[in-house]
Amino acid sequence: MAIQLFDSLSRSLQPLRTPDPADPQDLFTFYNCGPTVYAPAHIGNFRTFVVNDVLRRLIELEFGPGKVKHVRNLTDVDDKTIRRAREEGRPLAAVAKQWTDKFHADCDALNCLRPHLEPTATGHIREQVDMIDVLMQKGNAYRAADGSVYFKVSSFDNYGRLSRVKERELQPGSALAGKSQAADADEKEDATDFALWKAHKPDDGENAWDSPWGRGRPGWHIECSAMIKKHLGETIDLHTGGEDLLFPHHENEIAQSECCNGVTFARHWYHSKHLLVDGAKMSKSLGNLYTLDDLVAKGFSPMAVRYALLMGHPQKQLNFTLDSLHAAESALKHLRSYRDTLVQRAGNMTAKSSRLFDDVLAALHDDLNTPWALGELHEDTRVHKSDSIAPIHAAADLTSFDLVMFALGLDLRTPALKADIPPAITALAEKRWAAKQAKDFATADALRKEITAAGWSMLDRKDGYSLEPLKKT
RNA sequence: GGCGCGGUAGCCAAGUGGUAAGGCCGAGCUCUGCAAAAGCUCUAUGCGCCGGUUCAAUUCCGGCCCGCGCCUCCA
Repeated sequence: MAIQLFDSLSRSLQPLRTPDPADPQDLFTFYNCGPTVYAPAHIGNFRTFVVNDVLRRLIELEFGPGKVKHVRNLTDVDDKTIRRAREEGRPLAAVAKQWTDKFHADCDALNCLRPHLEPTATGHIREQVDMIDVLMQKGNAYRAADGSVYFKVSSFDNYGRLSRVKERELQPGSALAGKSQAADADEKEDATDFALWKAHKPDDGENAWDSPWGRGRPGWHIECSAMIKKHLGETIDLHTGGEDLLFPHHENEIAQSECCNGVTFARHWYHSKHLLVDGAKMSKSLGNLYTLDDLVAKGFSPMAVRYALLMGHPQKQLNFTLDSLHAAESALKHLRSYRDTLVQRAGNMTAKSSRLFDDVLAALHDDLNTPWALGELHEDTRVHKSDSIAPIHAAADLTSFDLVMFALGLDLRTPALKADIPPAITALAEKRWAAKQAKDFATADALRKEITAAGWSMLDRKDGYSLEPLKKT
């Protein structure tokens, strides 16, 4: 079953290229534009990364784990990272390290597989300079008076194909009309040209490298082109990112790479749509910008966040709300309960997949339709749930279930909530359990009220109890 | 102004030219000292509004209203 994926360039559903199984050198090359490491990523960023992670998992299942090479960059030098370092009086590398580590921790919590390679912009200055050099020699770039190098948009006939903008003219009423134009407007031959190399400015501090055009630093777009060429080749199978990267970032990458290499840059372009929170674009001023930590602090599990991010079709804006997080948490509980039942029934038995959940995979193959996949998942668990299922069938269903849960990246083995239980609460719970065993129900009920008032929920079972924190909203 | 997307039950959200998946919430039930958990059942004669095409439209076409995104460094 081929993976069909919307392609931003042709604006149509296209199958992904299948690498030759007989040729060990033929890998599916997959590049995902990564984060700028200057602050914690927010859940909007993570929508893109989680969607890309499902895609990565699906490709692995489809072509085999060894048949895909997944690269995601880290932008560790740009205006924002430099500004942050300057404000904090720290070296750029220290800022980048801090937020790279945080990004990795968040990705791990969200159960995203690590890319096979995470190259950095500062680690590829040489490659970027080399590429700019070729563009200069071919006449696609020019050096301005201040030592910056710009790409000459008019030298590339196909410019604008991806974002469908033939020429970026500043329209009356456009977002730019009122503002002063870019700071480097005077240096550029044309307003649409963009920087390949930025001449050193005092604000850049020590963050500058030597180049044939003087000291400076690379422009934003060139890093991806250079790292892709080095690590994945001149033509890659799949290039992805958030919808905002369509223009100018990816448009510019195409221009640079195709002018430099003379071949098609990417066979397939995939952009996931943005996340809205409570129906609006996230912004600090609206107070609806969440990081993973913000949501964990509210009592939600990272896995519920992942589930919530998969509740909408990646090609459609998703309205993220705290209510959907509650829904996600509950849905996960039911899936966990379903799996526990299968595990119990299966005992030590193992079996080949029953293919019970194949329609979940089918939904994912159809343009990564995650909401449809989740719908099928629940439908299948409901229809086939049975306490009296034969062990051999339970084992087969379990294999099938775990396969699709791998594809979705939903890890049910981690507890829903991990919170430290205060000793005082444990003490109350112990007392109540003792009272209950002694059939002193009046005392037991009073203690339950105390525990609830303290923000905890005590769940009785036949052989004991568990404590869960009440949700905060 | 340019390019694009969407309006489906209280909330989130799939989907189809032939009469509306799924999740959450809610209600009822089973179980249970209590409370939960878990399980079962139920919950849109309706898919923004108005026309058109059609035997048949939520699904196609046109118009309108509303919301949203991008437009030089925001995933």
